[in-house]
Amino acid sequence: MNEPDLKARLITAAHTLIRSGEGGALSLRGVARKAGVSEAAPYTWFKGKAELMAHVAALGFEALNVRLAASATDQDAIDTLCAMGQAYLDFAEAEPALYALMFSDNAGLDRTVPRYQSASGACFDRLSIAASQCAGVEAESETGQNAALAAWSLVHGLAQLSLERPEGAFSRAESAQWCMRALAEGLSQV
Amino acid sequence: MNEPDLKARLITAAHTLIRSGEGGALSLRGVARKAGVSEAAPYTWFKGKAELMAHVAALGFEALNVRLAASATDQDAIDTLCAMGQAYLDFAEAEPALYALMFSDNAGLDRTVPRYQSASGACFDRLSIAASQCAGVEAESETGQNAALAAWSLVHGLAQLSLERPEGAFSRAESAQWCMRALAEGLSQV
DNA sequence: CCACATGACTTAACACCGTTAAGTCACAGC
DNA sequence: GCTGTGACTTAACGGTGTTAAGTCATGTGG
Repeated sequence: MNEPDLKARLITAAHTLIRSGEGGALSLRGVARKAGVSEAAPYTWFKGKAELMAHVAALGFEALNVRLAASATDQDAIDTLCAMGQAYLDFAEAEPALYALMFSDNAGLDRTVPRYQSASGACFDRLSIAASQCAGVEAESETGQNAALAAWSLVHGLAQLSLERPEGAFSRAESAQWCMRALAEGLSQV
Repeated sequence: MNEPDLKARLITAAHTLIRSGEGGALSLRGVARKAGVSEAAPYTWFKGKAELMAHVAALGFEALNVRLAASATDQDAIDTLCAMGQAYLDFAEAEPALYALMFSDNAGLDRTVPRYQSASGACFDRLSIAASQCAGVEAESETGQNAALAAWSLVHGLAQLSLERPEGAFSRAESAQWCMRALAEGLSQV
């Protein structure tokens, strides 16, 4: 069973497993079973579970990046930032388990994997640009970095809270839009 | 070993274990060992691990509530909200493992435990009041709820990001203050 | 052409984990 | 005094991540 590249096959197996949801955290053994190899086979290609997870998380960031890119139209800067935030929240709602993995607490994810770093960095840069334009500064400036941090934090916090309270303690779409607009207006008046 | 109340002893054992950090997630068996009872003893007092964890998380929210209360001085509404956010971030930095448990993804925490609900609700209410005063509205109004959501999300996102990137990709204190001020100004001009 | 080394993968095991069933045992109530 | 209840222990089940040892094909040097 030395087909095309077990490493890639394991990553996609883990990806499809986590996207199919079904609750519980995915296990390395389960991924190996799904890929049709023995339990120890993944250790040929990954240092451990954390490294595989980082690759899956990178896949998630790459998908998120696509959504963010698609949401950026040539509107007003504030509208653009709001649309981007909405795309972010849509992604978190569409793939809750994958999103949770992408931002899972320090254990369980090897953040030193290059693919993870570049994929997550690309997403942050995209938000950074939109937030900086709201504040009317360069993305590289200190104000731009702070604006990016604020936008990222707000949208990440909204996603986290909406996932934790799934029954919708707040009506997600409108409230989230309201929050992002409030921040965007605040940024545009610094 | 039927000392004073094994239930309370298990909760405090788990609390001290998680506060002592040492990385890995705490195990029910470890808590039982720390409390000096057998591995199955906790099941006399809790439905399972998730219920114990909810009690520990409640302990965390109660501590957070104390910090938030201490930070609320009779300053300007914007300054008050910023001070509260800072207190929130200080807590997350002081007890990262406990904070991570309090907001751990849906698995592993039984959020229906009354003590958890009341403790976390008290914290949210406190932030809600401060945020509403920034926006100049009643806390019960829809705008007040949205303002509270925005403030909570921003500060929660900041905490999450600062825990994920411990080496400090951003200088926490000043950047966080900048972000909260931007939002507070935005809220005060809705 | 064949011995051999390498590396991918399997098998088996270790030490954990959460949870449950069965058993023990002190103590309250009749 | 007997009985029953409830707190706790012991032992087990199935699961996990990880590692050591073994197998086996493949490609390479002699």
